[in-house]
Amino acid sequence: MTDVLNNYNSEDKVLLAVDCIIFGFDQEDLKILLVKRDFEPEKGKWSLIGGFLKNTETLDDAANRILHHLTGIDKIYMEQLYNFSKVDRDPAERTLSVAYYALINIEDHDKDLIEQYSAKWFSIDKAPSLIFDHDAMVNKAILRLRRRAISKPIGFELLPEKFTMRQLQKLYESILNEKLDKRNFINKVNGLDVLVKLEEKDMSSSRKGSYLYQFDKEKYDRNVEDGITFKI
Amino acid sequence: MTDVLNNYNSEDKVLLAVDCIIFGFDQEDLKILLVKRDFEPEKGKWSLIGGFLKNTETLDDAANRILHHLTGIDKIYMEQLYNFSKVDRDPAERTLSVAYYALINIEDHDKDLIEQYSAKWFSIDKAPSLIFDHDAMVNKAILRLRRRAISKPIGFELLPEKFTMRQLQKLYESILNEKLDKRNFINKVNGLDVLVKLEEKDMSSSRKGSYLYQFDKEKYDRNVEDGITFKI
DNA sequence: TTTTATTATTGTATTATTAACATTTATTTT
DNA sequence: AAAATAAATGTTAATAATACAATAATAAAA
Repeated sequence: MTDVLNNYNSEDKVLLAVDCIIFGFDQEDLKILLVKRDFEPEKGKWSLIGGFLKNTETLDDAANRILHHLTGIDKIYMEQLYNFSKVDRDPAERTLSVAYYALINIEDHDKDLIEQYSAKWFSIDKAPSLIFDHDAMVNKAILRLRRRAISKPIGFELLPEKFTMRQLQKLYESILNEKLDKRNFINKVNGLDVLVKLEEKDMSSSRKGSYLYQFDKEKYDRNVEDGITFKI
Repeated sequence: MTDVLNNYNSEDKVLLAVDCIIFGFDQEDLKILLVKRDFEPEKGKWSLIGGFLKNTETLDDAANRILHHLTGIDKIYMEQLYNFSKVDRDPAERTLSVAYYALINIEDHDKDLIEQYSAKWFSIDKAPSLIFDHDAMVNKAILRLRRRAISKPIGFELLPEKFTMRQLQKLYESILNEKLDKRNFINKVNGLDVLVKLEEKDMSSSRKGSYLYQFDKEKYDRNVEDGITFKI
């Protein structure tokens, strides 16, 4: 009984790392932002960006701090993912890691900062293998992103404010790792009733130009209240 | 930069609690197992069963240990749920909690043990309010269970090995908190092709008696390999 | 200025899935 | 023999998902 219901004295304390899988999208591929580790152990190897939880912070606070430090961006969409707790996962010292994943518009972040950190964007299928259990974290994050993106409008976090239907489709194709039918995709997205079609066109991709759209969060929130679900 | 990429010295360490939401089903209601806390703070109040992570354990190890201590059962279905990390969530000392939820056959556990712990089963809609942030943990666990139970065959963990269709339906009704149509439910379940219908009948609930079924894990695994998905 | 090349835009028919719905059967008790 | 009780069972209608191809707008090239 004393093992389970105990007073707090003499219990072990642990170091708690927060590691972040930062996703971006560059019109073609889903990418993650990795840093070259500049301290031991595993110095010089690629890893997720991370840091340690402070006693004055919640986990979300810590993740926000770490994300801000690397990207310069403030309100980044992020979600707590999973804990990784193998006893020897970090050879230097017993450390648990709380993985977070984050979605940013790849154009928004501070390029100088990521240079400072020797950070680099990698397409998820071309990323190098990472230290410790970070590969498992990335895999888990991809699966989570996949499940979320089809039922919550979080994909827009990865796009600029204005985007074309084709961009949106390419994004979902790269998240879901499958080709989608143009007409069915557009019909489905229009059916969701969360986009506003602008007058403006994007002329960069074709002679004809394609209309730009914007995500309308208020519309989405009203839909949620009315029990209308987002489902791609 | 030193805040994020650092060496390990001088980082804060924390106490890590593991708290378990243990679900059971008594033919009528979805229930959770709660313990009366016998130490300060909040002595005498109802809470989840919990314990502290040891340096020699993974989180899963700790959850298994805690679950075994209270129930006497060994291989309990469980899943890591979420971390709760408000700085003052435990007034005694900074403690993070990793919530796990677990599913057991309510008949299987050791009744003496739960008496020892002053533990008690409560229907989820009649449970007392709990210490700290444990209510939030329970709510999150219910939502997770709901999502999982419709896409993975975990509901069977809550039933005896042999069960009637009506029991299975009642279980899903209490998990999903909605009435389901008898015929549609049975058609759907039969369509999943993961149950074996036994010759035996359960005579306790009607004059006619109703056939008993068993979950066939091998069949389910083969279905998964063939890309056939479980979906209620 | 006409033609060509390129991408954007749009709708329908088919199939599959989900939802709604009521009667008959087996058995025990009266 | 009748009544009571819960179990077992199928069909139709509605909705959602999928498969599929032609036309429109425009700039560049001829």
